[in-house]
Amino acid sequence: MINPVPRVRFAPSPTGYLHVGGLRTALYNYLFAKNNNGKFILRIEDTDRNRYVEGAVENLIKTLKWVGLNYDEGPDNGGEYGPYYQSQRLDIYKAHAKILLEQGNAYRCFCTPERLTLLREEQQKVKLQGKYDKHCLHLTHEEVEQKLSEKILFVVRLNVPSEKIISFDDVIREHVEFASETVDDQVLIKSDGYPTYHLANVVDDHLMKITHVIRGEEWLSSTPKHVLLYDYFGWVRPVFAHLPLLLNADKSKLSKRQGDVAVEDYRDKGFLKEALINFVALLGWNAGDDREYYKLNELEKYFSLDRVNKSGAVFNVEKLSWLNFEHLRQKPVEEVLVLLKDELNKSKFSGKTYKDEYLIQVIASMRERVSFVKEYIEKSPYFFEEPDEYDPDVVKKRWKEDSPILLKTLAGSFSLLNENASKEEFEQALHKTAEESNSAVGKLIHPLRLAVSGMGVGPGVYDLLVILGRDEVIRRINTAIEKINI
RNA sequence: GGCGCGUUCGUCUAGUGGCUUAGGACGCCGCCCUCUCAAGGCGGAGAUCACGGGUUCAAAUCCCGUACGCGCUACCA
Repeated sequence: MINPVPRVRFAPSPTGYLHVGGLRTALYNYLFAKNNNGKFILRIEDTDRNRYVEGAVENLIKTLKWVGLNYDEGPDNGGEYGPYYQSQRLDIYKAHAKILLEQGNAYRCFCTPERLTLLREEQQKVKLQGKYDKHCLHLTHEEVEQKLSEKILFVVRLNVPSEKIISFDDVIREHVEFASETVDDQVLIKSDGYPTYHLANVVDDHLMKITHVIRGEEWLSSTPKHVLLYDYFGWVRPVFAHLPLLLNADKSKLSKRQGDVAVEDYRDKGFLKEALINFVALLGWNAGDDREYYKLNELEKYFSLDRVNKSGAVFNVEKLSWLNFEHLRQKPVEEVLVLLKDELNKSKFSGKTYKDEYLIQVIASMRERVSFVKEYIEKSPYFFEEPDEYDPDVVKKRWKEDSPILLKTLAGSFSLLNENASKEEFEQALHKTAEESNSAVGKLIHPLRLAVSGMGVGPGVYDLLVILGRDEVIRRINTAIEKINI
């Protein structure tokens, strides 16, 4: 086999949502495939019946599609190495377990859960490593047949040799070694006939011609078991790459208890898929330069496994937010427009309609002031309804005794402008009013902003005027004069 | 407890023996710009490169030890 097409896989167990750590693993697999003209496969590791969650797979696929990590083969789009659900491959695992059984590289274990618990407790008491004692390995052929005919439940265990060094190479960790004494006789087939991850993953990876196993570091400790299986079957081992973990602020493995871990949570909070991808890509990888802003297609170009870090990375939402800001700023207006309309439909303004042309102006004026689409509404509600209150602090600071009369004059001079007066025309009118009333422009600008928006912050005041339009501006000025009392 | 992996500013990281008085980014602080807020520009605080030994003319970079952290230790993945 010379230069086979690289084939990698993302193999999540369907727990109900896509974990951000899973997203990172999926992304690195995807990027590796793209970068090497390889194939990216999605395989569902649903061999634990106790953990079955209704709709989990559908949700997982939906989320993966949302972020744009399209796979070449998978449960819903087929491929020549299916099925891609492990629960549909039970016969394959059984057949392979049988081979191991015949070789003597696996054996049936009839021990009861009670005995195993007892064993573990005893080992713990003497501070010994918790490990199966190979009790059932020494059963005679007759004893096994006897128990089989009695229909006693059994599992199939991996027969780990003694006094061997099990070693393998890892792209990220380099050479790793384990003494076989420290490796447990792992259960390969459970008593319900389902395989464990260890067997299923090795069999499938081989059958699906996976060339590179890129997965989280939590699997490093069980890799010797997998390596043993490859060797027992006489199969070529894939290249292993164990990714550093994503961490909570306290450096423990990223978990639900300490904040959001589901990609869906971040999506619902308004994070863009572009930002999420960019952020997660940088958690454990960089191109060796100072670049931090990437689009997915650029990551595809630059990503390489050998630039992946060894140590875990804390998931820092503040930096994610900054990237969200950056990506939102780069997004074409038409796309932001669609997102903004969605957001409006979810807001209290859902009953109202706004012209695209109007919303585009709003977007342009607020671009540099928002990190999230919903902030267009939160930070500048005055574009969607007239202010119903005026920020008291700003009133205190900017609304002077002469403000009503000045604004009245200003409204008068605005009324002489065109209905679609330009920024310059508004500016000229304001300056002229200031001059004629012998007042500084600031004495007009600040109360004007307050009157028109109810706030003290926002886009340039003339932008505000143009977007709202002459008539609306005049109306708001009059309302403010009535409502603001000092 | 055992085994494995890791350890550079608060966080993400650059660094692969001399270019390093350890660089960038987020966040924080200040100044400039300015009608406000942002954006932008400039600057600042912030890392005795976990610690201790070696190797070397020279170490964040190589080796050994220690400490600490994390992961695994299920008929879960």
